[in-house]
Amino acid sequence: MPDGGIEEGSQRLPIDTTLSVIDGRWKGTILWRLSDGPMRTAELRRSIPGITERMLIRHLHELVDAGILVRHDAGTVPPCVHYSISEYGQTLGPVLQSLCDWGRKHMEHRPSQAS
Amino acid sequence: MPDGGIEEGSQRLPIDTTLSVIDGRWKGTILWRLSDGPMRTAELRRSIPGITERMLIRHLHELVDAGILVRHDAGTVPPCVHYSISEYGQTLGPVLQSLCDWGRKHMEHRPSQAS
DNA sequence: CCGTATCCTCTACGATACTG
DNA sequence: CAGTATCGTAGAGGATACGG
Repeated sequence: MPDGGIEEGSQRLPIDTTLSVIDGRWKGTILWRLSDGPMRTAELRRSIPGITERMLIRHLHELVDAGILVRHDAGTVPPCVHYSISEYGQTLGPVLQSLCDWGRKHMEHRPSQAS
Repeated sequence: MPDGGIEEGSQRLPIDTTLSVIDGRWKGTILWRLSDGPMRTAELRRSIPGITERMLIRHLHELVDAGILVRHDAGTVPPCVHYSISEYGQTLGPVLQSLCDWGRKHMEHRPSQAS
């Protein structure tokens, strides 16, 4: 077994911890878009077809709470809010890249399940 | 942006494809347990505290449908069924390892969110 | 950002068929 | 009766969509 297991019978594996952070209908997409650089809320929404504003905001806040994203509020009127990946969130980069690489191979391997 | 993006406005990113495969309350744990080697159904259930037989079977079959696992049925009575990671499923190994590594760091970094 | 409606995931409980 | 693998169904609860 690859290293990383913990004692027998434990309740929560490290792998589940990570999944709980990036879990959510749109979190993968959000993180991917932001890996380009900071984006404004409306800009993000337009770049993710199908997402509702409600879900975008909710997921954004959850990722901020997890320490992955940072919210920059210019405090101006009209409001100008940017979200960017935090320094800590950068450590997720290799994980996301790994997920993406496998996903592309999977789409080629089983086009029917590209979902 | 790290490579792997597809055209603007696309519906499904590679990263979401991967997440859709390993998504599910217990799939991470199941894959992790099986990375040790083949296991019987009841053996798996005992190794995952809290899972119900129903969910185990359901997730197991979903992973088989995705091509990640293989089901070996001895065809005997009483039934003896083993599940193992398919050759194709092995390609997920590095991804799972990456998820696990980050999860361990995250649990140290933010114990309150170890979930 | 909220209230409401809907959908879907997971859980709980039970049932099946057969053997030791 | 206990154990093995699987399925059916119903219900609670959470996730998501829609409209204001």
